Amino acid sequence: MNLDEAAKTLKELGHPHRLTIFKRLVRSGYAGLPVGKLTEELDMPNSSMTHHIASLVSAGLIIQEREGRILRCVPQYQRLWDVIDFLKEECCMDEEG
Amino acid sequence: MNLDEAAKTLKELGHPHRLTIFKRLVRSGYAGLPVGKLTEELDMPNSSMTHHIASLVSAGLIIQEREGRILRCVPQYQRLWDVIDFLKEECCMDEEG
DNA sequence: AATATATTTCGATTAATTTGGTAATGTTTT
DNA sequence: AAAACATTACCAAATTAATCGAAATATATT
Repeated sequence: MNLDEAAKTLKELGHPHRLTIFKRLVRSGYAGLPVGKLTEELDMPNSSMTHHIASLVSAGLIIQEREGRILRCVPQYQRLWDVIDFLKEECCMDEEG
Repeated sequence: MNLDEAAKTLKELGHPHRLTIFKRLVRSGYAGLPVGKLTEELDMPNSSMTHHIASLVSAGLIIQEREGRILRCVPQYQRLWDVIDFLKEECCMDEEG
């Protein structure tokens, strides 16, 4: 993961509504949750929800899978682990070198 | 760390210039680096640098320590570990429960 | 094909952020 | 106290993001 990708990913996480959505999905596990379920649980207008979901998708943090009339949002854990690794890598490398 | 604090912290990291600054400091180790050194190394106008540094300070990601005429920026690793823990906690808790 | 349900797109408004020049402030050294 | 250095505050312009109602689209069921 390069710096711009990491910044983009962190930026999308850095909004209370989107972080709430993402955390809910992280908790949900590998199956994720339907948009409708998120809208209902998190009590958010659906057009706002859609925008935030689109942002999370654009950052690679979630994907969406259609299942009949339902669209399930599935968290992309690997993307999260990658951005965390990006933040930690090179830590203190300049110290006493 | 609560959700709003985490969102704030992630938001400030979610900008290419600020992430560059923070990563440079993370690499530098516990002593950090003077603002002047950052400005020079990262080739950024000092008023822009100041804004970004202030943002990182406001998120608790760095602190500044005066040393004569130099102000050193010191990364707050604990804040970083805390936000990482926040992102990981509750992972998959809803699965098969 | 009509209906019901689920989700997105459009569009407009409001609000916040980024940027960097210039001026001001604070600190150390002489 | 003056000079040199380091950093911040103030300001304005340009860009970008957040919000959500209303209209449109997609899918499933009958």
